[in-house]
Amino acid sequence: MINPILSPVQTSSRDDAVLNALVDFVASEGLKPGDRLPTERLLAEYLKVSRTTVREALTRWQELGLVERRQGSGTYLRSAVTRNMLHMPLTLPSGNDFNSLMHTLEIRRGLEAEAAVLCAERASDDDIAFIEKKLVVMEEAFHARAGMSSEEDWDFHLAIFQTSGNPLFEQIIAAMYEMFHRFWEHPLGVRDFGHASFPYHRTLFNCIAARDPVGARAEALKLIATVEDDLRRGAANLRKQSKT
Amino acid sequence: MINPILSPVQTSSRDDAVLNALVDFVASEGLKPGDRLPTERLLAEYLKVSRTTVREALTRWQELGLVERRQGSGTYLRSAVTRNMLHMPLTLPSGNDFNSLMHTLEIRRGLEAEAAVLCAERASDDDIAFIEKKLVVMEEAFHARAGMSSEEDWDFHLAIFQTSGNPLFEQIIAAMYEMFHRFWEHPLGVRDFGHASFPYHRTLFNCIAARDPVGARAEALKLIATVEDDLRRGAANLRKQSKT
DNA sequence: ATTGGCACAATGGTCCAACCAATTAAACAG
DNA sequence: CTGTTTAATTGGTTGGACCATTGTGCCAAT
Repeated sequence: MINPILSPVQTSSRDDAVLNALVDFVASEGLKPGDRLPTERLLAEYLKVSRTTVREALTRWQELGLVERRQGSGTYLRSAVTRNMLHMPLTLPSGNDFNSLMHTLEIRRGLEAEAAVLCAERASDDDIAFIEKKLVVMEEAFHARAGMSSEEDWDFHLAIFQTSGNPLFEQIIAAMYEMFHRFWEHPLGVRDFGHASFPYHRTLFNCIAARDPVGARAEALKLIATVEDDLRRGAANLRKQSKT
Repeated sequence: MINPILSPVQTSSRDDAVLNALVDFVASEGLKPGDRLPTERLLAEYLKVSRTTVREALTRWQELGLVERRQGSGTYLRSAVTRNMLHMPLTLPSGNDFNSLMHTLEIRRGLEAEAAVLCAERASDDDIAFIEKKLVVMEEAFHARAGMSSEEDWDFHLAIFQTSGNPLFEQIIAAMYEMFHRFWEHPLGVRDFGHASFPYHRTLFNCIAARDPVGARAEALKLIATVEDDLRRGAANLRKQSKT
């Protein structure tokens, strides 16, 4: 490891320069997600680089999900961009098998417990009221549909992450959550998936409301444990089916 | 959400075809991380696409960290690649202020504890021997230089993450680690930064060697706590300096 | 025989100019 | 006003050329 002061990162490649310029442009124009970026040809002309270089830079942003390209239409911003962003490309080999899904839950186990602790430590009265509102919505949806609903469930957890005061929780867990649910909306024929986790949402909230970090961690762990259990049952179902 | 079995991935763009072919090639040749891939010109000729398309595909893999390109030398594999890899690129606004650094430690607190638990549960005798070797190297470096050394320290933790059996731990924590050390090689004049964490490396190892998940979690948490403490002292130093 | 420097080939990086394919919007016929 | 056709726009692809860096092997000086 080298002291960064002694080795100021040389900008080097042209791509980075293009992307930095693009960040500045987005900032100066106040562009938001959904807005259209200048065409590749315009950028090439304006930045005095070839269109190839512009395309290579945009390809990188596209791969990071920062930008979306539609042939014949244009290039559109998909998320906020800033200078000095830290990119963390997570790659899971064969993301749709049992082990990979369990891996995402192991990450969630560690992070959700920690987020619950911080939330319980830092929540203001307003925060708690907000979380409870999300909880009630989730519980109503549960009773209305006689089952867990991803949407409202996620909103509840989201409220906890945001109250933790650390934006990293939301982003990382959201990635895990998406990985998980990309293949498992009704995982492997387990109809009541998530059912078992229901009661722990309120017990978790109670601990947070009581500013009980230790209890909050315990309840969060129980909640994840039920999901892991559902996943195992799903895997067992799958094995049974494949035997038939 | 759609069941992937019902929506077989549409062949879509040429890039994906190139990357799929490349995965097969890597598999058939048995290439491992560090090995060199065919040159762009060869790939273009063999796959019957233009070199531009090959470059675009490789640019995407490079952005995901799967591959490294060295001008004048070649393109080298950096990690195992498989078909159906699941990519989840996160981009975080890179903060170098006190709060952002503390946020990375909060993530590490949750994940390192969890990784330690899984490591203690799953480590084979060979794994433990390997981890101990890394520990000894770190301890020797510590005594030789009279201080923590990032390199050997990281290797020790890395061995634990790898033994956990979940590749996500390494990837996520590595990102946190990089974010942290990008600005804090000798953080804010705290000369003995990391000193306090030293003894907990061995106590953590002892718990792992004894297959004691609960103890491993506790020691991992103590270790991170010392780093957090160092960070707070650094921030205090900074405030003192700015007053002068 | 070893070493140092030099020329040359190989490789990724950039550029250009054209054309293809999808989209969008304008022009047009009904 | 409506539906279709047409043209312009935009990202996607191609081929070829040249630049910048790296690695290698040759050769001369020591």
